[in-house]
Amino acid sequence: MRERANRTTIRRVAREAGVSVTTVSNYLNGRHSQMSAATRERVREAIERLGYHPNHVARSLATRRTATIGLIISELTNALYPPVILGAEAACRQAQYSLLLANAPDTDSERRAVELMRRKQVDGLILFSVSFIDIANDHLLHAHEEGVPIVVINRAMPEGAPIPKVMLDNFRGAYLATRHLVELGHRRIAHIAGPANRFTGLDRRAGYLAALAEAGLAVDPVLVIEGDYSFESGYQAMQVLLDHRPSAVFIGGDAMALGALRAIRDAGLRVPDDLSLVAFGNPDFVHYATPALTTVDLPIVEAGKIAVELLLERIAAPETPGETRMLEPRLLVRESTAPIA
Amino acid sequence: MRERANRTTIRRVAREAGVSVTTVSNYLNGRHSQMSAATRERVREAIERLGYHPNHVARSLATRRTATIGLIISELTNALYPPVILGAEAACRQAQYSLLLANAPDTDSERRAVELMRRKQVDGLILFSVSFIDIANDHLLHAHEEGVPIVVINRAMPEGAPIPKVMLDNFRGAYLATRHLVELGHRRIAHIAGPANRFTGLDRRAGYLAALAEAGLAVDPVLVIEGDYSFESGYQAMQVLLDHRPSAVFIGGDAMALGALRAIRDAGLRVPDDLSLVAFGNPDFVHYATPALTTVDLPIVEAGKIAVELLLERIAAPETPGETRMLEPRLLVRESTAPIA
DNA sequence: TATCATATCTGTACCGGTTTAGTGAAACGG
DNA sequence: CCGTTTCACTAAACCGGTACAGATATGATA
Repeated sequence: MRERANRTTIRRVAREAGVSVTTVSNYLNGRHSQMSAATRERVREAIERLGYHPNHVARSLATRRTATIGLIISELTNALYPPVILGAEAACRQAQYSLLLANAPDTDSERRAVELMRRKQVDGLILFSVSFIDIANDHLLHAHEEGVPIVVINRAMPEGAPIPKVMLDNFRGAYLATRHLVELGHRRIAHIAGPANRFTGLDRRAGYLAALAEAGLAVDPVLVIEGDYSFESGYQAMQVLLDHRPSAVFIGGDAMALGALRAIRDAGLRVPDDLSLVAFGNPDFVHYATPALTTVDLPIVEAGKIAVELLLERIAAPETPGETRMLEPRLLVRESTAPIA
Repeated sequence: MRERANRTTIRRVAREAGVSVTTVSNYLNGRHSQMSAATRERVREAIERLGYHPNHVARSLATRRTATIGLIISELTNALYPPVILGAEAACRQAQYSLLLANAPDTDSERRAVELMRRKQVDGLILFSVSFIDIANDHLLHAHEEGVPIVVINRAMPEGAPIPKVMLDNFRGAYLATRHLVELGHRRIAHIAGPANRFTGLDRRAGYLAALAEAGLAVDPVLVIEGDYSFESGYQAMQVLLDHRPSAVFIGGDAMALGALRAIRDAGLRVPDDLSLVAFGNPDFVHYATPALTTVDLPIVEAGKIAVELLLERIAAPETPGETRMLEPRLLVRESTAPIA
């Protein structure tokens, strides 16, 4: 392979065009106003002739801006994350920013990821977190203290924390799901809940309870079973529930919903004829089930996009206080829910 | 908010420790050998006292290495990409590299992404591509010419192109799937194929044909229908196929497989009692179907990991010729295949 | 005692951009 | 006609690291 060609720098371009480096720099940064048309043209030609492309690293060192934001995801294996990346990437690209991605399955690696990205001088950080209620936040508050713009998605933070949050309204989603079942005439509505150490689990459970209360329905404790978001836990929970004869079930997670569906089918029952089902989470995941599951669709692409927008605001105006943006879920009515027989 | 503290630089640390910047730099880069224990300790203390962290941007400018690689994905919406990111991210992190991610749905945005990443001085590029047989490669060959280390995953390139490839053995996977059906005693084995403008579609079809030929089975043209990888096309293809009474179907894509499953069920038939089914692609996607589908599992996480490893080799030794690494798929036998009745 | 090698440490020119302060000439105003 | 703006452009100091070419002290050798 050939020796890598001697890099063409801004000074080379300046010499080629017979102007100063400042002039070339001005040209590159669109400060065309203070330049004669003739000079502009000479610089343009020189750049073209040399095939010059400015070095972003050098620029970043001088400007202290990298036009890069860091996205740290605490569970890259969770099905929720791809849409977040999609939304964040699109918003970044539109704003001429790049996306530095890191996976951080535990608190320790999250700390390291934050540290590394700070050294890499990212202009801001987005954290998309697993929903543990007792997640550690000290390193984020510390980085924020030192002036690093941060936005979190789906993360429990202490009341009044100065860091902007993008949250998905789990309570509201669960409420909508349960109300839908109530409106179909169901009265024995069960719930397979997420774990109690996740705010997603707690909020969805609370939404379920609120909808029942609003409808004047008493809560039968045997109709609420806690799972761990896995297919298997949904399967097992549904097996138990079937003994208590609910006519509908609201399931607080998509994998659990597919597990529940399987348990129902293994018991020789049919959806929605014998039992109505509403799932929660990634709508694609349960779309191609048979029957297609009615589900609560969380606007996750949107969450990624909005997180980037909030972050860019922060980068432009660091003093902006920490707001919380709550995103509304939608109920997608498909084939797994029907009026009570 | 407070004024951002004046940055602590390597010169500050040097002054604090009473040594030269070179010495601090040596300390930071592990050249401890040429340093007395006492000096080492003084530098350590100074760094700690000032809370100093080196600026990677400045380092990158000086060394011409960013310890960052670019991952450009041509269809972030495809279900195959998350595992690739997962594998690539893990391999990067282990090698102390960072991952810059870009989505590039079309050739134009791919060109721009390559260009941007080159300006950002990434040490190398990985492209995970959609499988079109006529995809444009000129910009990659051009970048390679200029010394940018590149590795592609799942991309059609001209014979003898100097760019290393990581490929998934679609032919072999399809062969395994079809042979599995043959071994179960099936003789009328249908195929729902991917599009003819995708090498994944062509290779899987070829693998299917090879397995039939090996078993001495004639190919009935009506048993091969081309889909477009969508759920709907799988549904429609299966409706047509049902008229021709196959006893088994190998389906060259996971969404199409779920569509086919749906069509079978809508026709009042059962899997695997009336019809055996083998899918192809993301194993999770069809795992939670009822019944769980037998499928060909492509080692996609592995592909991301190996791509990074190949790339790092290239970065270390740029003259290494362009090899092709073919990854073996696995057949996961689940519930959708049974011996012929 | 002079000479040389070794170990430890330093001064400073880079890397390739941006930006501030300033220059000279032309245009302008009274 | 002369002082002041304005215009178009430039020189050089940064940004914060790395790394090369020495400098100095110490001990070994002749």
